[in-house]
Amino acid sequence: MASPAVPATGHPSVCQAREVLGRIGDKWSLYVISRLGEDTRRFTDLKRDVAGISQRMLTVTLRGLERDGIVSRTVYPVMPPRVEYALTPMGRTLLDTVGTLVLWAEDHVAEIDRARVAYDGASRSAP
Amino acid sequence: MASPAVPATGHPSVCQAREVLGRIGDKWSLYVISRLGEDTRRFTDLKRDVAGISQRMLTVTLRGLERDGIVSRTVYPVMPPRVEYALTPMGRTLLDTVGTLVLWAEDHVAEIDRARVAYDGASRSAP
DNA sequence: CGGAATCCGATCTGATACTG
DNA sequence: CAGTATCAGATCGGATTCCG
Repeated sequence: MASPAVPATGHPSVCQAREVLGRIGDKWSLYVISRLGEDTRRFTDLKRDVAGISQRMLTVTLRGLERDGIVSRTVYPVMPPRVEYALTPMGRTLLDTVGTLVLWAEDHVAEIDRARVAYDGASRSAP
Repeated sequence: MASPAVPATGHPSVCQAREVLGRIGDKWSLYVISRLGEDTRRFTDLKRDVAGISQRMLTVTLRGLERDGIVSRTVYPVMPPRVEYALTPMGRTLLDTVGTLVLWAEDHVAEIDRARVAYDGASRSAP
């Protein structure tokens, strides 16, 4: 399989803190968690709210978060399909921290931008 | 160039919150920031403290954090070389949140592990 | 609507070797 | 000690197509 929705780690039941950080630290996971908040959202809602995410990455991200027990997925067997996502109790314990991190990123875009320009400028003139 | 230490984004001065989240959400960045804490650390100290990081990834991670103004790098022109890393004032504003996230990951490894086993078991028996 | 499957170029990363 | 350079294998992620 080339791109499984939820890539097997190969060895069940031996995950490390590093793997967990890889999941929740992922930029899309951070956005999805922060956008879910306390509410229940549908796939298309999330796709609209998380600016720039592709359908594929939203699917992959949600599957990963679901597998890790951070997000719950509820399917209503109707046509057209209706699927609702929400944070699990464990996921809700992440909300404050993740929200803070996302806000920090948004608040520091300009400052980081200046730092990058300064760094790139210095390294171009240094040699 | 195949693997530049700090890959140019191509367009200076137009970074997005998503890029910033990509940097600070990176699992190695999270670890490095949390291990730096309030102290000044040397390259080898960090390599020892951040379990499992390769020399290359530590270099790449530190360069990225430096470029973004989150980490400062001080070189002492002696032999053997002595280089010290520390959080900048901006980086220090991240410390609490990042520390919380890393702790969360460490605290929830077991619970996430159980969730993965349950998820994988259910999807194997479902079809 | 909410996906799954596939293709495929871009990116990442570890291993290895070399250096001031 | 603290890197840089290079390469090959692994992974990521967008675009596209198809489906119930």
